[in-house]
Amino acid sequence: MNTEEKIFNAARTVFQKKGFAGARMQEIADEAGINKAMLHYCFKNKQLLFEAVFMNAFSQLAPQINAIFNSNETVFEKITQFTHSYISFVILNPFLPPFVIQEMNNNPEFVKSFFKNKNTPNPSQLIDQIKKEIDQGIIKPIDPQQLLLDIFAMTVFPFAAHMLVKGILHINDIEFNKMMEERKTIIAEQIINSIKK
Amino acid sequence: MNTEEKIFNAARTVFQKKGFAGARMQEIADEAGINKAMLHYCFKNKQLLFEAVFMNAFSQLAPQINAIFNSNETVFEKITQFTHSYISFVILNPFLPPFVIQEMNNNPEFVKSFFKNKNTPNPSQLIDQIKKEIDQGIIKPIDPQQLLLDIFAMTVFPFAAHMLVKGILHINDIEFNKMMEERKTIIAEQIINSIKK
DNA sequence: TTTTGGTTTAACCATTTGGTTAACAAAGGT
DNA sequence: ACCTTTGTTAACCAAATGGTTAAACCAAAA
Repeated sequence: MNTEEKIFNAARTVFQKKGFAGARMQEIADEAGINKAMLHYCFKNKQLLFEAVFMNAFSQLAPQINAIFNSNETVFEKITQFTHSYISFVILNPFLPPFVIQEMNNNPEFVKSFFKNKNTPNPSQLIDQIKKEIDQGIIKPIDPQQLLLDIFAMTVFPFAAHMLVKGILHINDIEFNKMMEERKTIIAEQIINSIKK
Repeated sequence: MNTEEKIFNAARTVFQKKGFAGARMQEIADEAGINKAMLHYCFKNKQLLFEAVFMNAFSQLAPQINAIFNSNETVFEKITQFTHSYISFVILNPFLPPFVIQEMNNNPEFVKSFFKNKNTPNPSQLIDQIKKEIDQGIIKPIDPQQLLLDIFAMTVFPFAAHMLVKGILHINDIEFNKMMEERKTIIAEQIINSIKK
């Protein structure tokens, strides 16, 4: 692993744990086991290092999501695939959703340019498909955007609000992970059940 | 409005916008229109000022939630009441959910002591009620905790991930708020529909 | 072997930041 | 009037923080 990779991985760890404002360049350097000056040698400054990490985090999710959204499957099948593969992925990267959500809320300007320029999840094709299946009488008449929001909410929220959920439900990490494993199949059934005619 | 209130309101504004790490004491003082030394005179230090704001934010939500969770209504009625009144409240306080979730994720130790000592949302009674209604054949057999999580997710997520949602669905603030208004009634129907026998 | 180019580091710097101090003013009680 | 308490401020301070620099290091080219 070369120095740039070491820095990047360290930065990802620290940024995801502390957020942009809470992260310290020195801490990233220590985590990477290199001199702080190397951070600036490789990534110019904190903002650019952060953006590199953020873009990477987001770009891990986007293609995976779009691949499912834009496939040739039915809506029901897409819901099943999305929930299952998203949760599987996020169980392995639990810091990703809170990180992305937090930083998007904290940097509205950055977000705007981000969604204009970058490869982001795009559900427009899936929305059209939902409308079509509603017309065909497969799905109950609902607002496709609300359905999309429901799917994201059921899938992402437990990870985004990790600590809150554990606190309110009085469960520990092990129980939490068990719940998430079950959620892989439960959610899709639940959603499909509520919209199929 | 006395000085302490001025400081508190300013602190709430700044903390909710920037988070604990991103907030600056000077900025809070400016927002309050008073000298920075007054912050320390009234609230000792940043951590305590933050905790005052956080506790207050949380304590606005908790009683409202518990009142619904622990009433004598049916589960279906509670779901309807909760989603409606929570969304109504949060439309008026849109910074609350991201703030609470973010800071809980960033301060795990603080959260632990927090949930031990303070008046927090407690769904244990509602969970028992759900089990009972499952036994009575009113509700399909499901894990009550998962149902709870679903309700929170559908309700809280759009606000917690405000910016992300707007970005992915390509909607502006006005459309977002319209969606949330509709959600007040949609969600409960959706959830009830998926669990009623 | 020497040179050269990128790589890495210790030391340093300017600014920011949370927090303190000491003086001052206003109010209240005696 | 006089003292005490409370509220308020400008000036200050030490530590932390993002960023810079100049020198050292080192492998490969000449």
